[in-house]
Amino acid sequence: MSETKRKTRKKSANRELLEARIIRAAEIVFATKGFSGSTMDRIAETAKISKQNLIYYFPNKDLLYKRVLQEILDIWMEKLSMLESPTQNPEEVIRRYVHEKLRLSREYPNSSKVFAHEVISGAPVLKAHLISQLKPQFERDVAVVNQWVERGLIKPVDPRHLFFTIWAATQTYADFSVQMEILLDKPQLDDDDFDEAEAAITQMVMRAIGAD
Amino acid sequence: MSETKRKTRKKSANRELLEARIIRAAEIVFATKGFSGSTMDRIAETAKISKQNLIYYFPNKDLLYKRVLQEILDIWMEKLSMLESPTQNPEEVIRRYVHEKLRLSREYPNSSKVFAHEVISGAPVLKAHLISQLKPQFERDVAVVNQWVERGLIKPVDPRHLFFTIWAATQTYADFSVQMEILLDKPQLDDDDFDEAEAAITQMVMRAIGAD
DNA sequence: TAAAACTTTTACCATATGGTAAGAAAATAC
DNA sequence: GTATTTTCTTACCATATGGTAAAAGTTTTA
Repeated sequence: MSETKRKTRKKSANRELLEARIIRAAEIVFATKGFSGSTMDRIAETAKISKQNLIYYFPNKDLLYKRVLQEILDIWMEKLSMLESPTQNPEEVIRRYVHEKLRLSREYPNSSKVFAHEVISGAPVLKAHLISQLKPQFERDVAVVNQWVERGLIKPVDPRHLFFTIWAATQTYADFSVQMEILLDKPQLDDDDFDEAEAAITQMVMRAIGAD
Repeated sequence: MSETKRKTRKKSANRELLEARIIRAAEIVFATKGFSGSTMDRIAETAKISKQNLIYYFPNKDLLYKRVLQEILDIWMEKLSMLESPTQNPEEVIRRYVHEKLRLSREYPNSSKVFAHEVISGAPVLKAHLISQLKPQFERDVAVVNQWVERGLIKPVDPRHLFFTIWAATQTYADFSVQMEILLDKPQLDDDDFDEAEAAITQMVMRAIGAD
């Protein structure tokens, strides 16, 4: 009985492992080629399985793309709900927020790129999720920052544009890494670059909210 | 004689006009669909000519894409070489820089999106141009800001990351406009939004360089 | 060990799309 | 007014690609 369970678990674990590998592969391809430019063949090759086998796991490209986007959104929504501790010191909260956002760019650059392609293209698939998931959280976070301003904890700022700027400034280190590598004369952005970026962005934001 | 010239001029002017219309159409399609997702048929339709006629003007898709990118780069390089007046007041120069960059996002959102798609995809076509055109200017501009710091005209900042942040913060209003429209509950970003964005970004940057 | 379920491969196809070839039509030159 | 050049259309095609159908192979169940 326990043996049966173990076997069943093991098999489905294998499947999950392969699905995860496929999604990772798909993410890489979608990140560099966009949705239309990505072929099932190329994704399969990247995942080191046959195209037909890929289709066995994900019967069509749209579905695979949606799964990739959903995984991305899940990660981001989870890691970026940190403004929900409004009792904390604003400076610390924002510092951590920038830090976390930048860490996502560093650790999930492909996710960031897929997301960017999607939104730039008009978010045909993600629009609904942005409305139902991102928007409510955005509004809560805006409210939190507004309260900080009202309580005089930080200098007056427009929270909406503050968030837009932080998002843009952090994501750019994933999305536009190629441009930076060229301008900084480096084959790859390394940990030092990200640390410098964090210092620069944090400093800017801190000065903006009057916490320097 | 002058009539001949006029006719000749007029004809070639027509051609240039149509080519410009095609490029504009291509830009729209490339912006929303990326390179691979854009079809010659769709571009032709957008330009209101037949696909075969489009091919008469631009014999292949790669060529058309390169032309679009070149036009974009030309506009940007021209408008963004404003740090070359180092004698001017840093505050004013940077203020104008942010203003101009944001104006480009407002006036050429499609250009910005095509550029973004390209760079996110690894800049397969633009890489050479970035090295030969953007990099030298970037290094000059970095040097200028460094001089300001050395002369004590502004607070110490890392010019490279300052530029990355300004670029990201301004371009995001073109590239991620859909996301913002959702979050701000607006069908379209309008002039007020851009003015607010400019105020917010400028304020942040001004505070960052200690000019507030 | 035989059946059942799951996984992978082989064979194939319909459609979309970038592009060629060549002729018709229109504008321009002489 | 005819020749020539330029522009546009019609007909067509080769290839790439997402996907179907079904058989073969492998693992799990009982």
